[in-house]
Amino acid sequence: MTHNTINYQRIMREQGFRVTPQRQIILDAVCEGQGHTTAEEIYRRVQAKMPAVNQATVYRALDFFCNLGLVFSADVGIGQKVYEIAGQTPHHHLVCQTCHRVEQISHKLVQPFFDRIEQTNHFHIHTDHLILFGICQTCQLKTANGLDETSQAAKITSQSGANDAFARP
Amino acid sequence: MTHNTINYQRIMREQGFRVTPQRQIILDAVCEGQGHTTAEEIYRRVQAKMPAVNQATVYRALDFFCNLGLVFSADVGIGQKVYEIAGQTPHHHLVCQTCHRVEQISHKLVQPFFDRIEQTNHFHIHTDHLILFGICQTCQLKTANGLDETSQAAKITSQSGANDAFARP
DNA sequence: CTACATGCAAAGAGTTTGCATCCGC
DNA sequence: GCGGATGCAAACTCTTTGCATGTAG
Repeated sequence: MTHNTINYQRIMREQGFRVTPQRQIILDAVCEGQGHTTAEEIYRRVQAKMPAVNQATVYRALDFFCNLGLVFSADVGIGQKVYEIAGQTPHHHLVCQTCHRVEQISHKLVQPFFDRIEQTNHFHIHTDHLILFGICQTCQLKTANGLDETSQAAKITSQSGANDAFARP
Repeated sequence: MTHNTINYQRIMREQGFRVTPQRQIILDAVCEGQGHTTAEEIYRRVQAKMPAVNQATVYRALDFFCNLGLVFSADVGIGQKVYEIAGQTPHHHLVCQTCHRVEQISHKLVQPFFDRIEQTNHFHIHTDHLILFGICQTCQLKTANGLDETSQAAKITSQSGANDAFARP
């Protein structure tokens, strides 16, 4: 478990926060996700171990972990935030707009691209996670096998979209 | 107005859909946004011209335009979808996290990167714009001495795919 | 023992849906 | 006039919040 390689308990206690069973189970559940995990999925995993845990507690704990820097959160455009344990080697993601599956891509593939932008624009890109959207191989094949294009487009646009450049808090 | 350069009325009618005053005003409102516009903002613009228009109509029309390919939508991770008129040349942005200025980058710089990912992962990236977060040259120089490393993220977007990078606490 | 955490329920934001009515074509 | 489009309100999903109670340190 990734989070056990760092002393997260010490991090919490040092700042005057408490290490509760709920928080430990929730952090475990975040780690169990290979990549990004939705709050809902985390909640389900948590319930399996401790059914009494409330959803609000999960959300509060996730927010708490994000503030401590133990967890990253992101909005992948599926209508739910996703969470991932922090402190992994740089890696990036490909998100399929059709099936919403997430693939990882190596930082080696990304770095040269950023290097080039930094050279050209003198812009320092800060990248913990880069998320690219598209259609995965499996869904490309499915579509080629005669899925209705219109209804598929509808599905995609109704769940996710392009994006925004300006005014971020 | 971008949407008047294409015959959107014909596109609608040809497929058996109707051109209503509401739809025209809503499409106008999407175009009035320079870049990405939230549904809420679109709704506000629409109301200014035709106060009776319902929010549900706005959502339905936006979804309808997305299905026709006239508009792109995205979830940017700000809790709202954003919309942009389609049919613009691919454009990408670098957004400075410090001064919030936006630079454009050439698609030529981006395409080889996507090509490489498509080759390696067989993942078809569906991107009409890519948005990267970082620090611009000016701000790099300004903060050269006392660096305040708060939240940086890299973010990307696709034709109808959204995204958001993982946020640092 | 004293804040911080939790559980519960209710509220909130943003978006979608069911249904009767309306109106483009 | 027919069937798609709209308005209205209610539902729905995901997330947050207020408050009393519980418990880690």
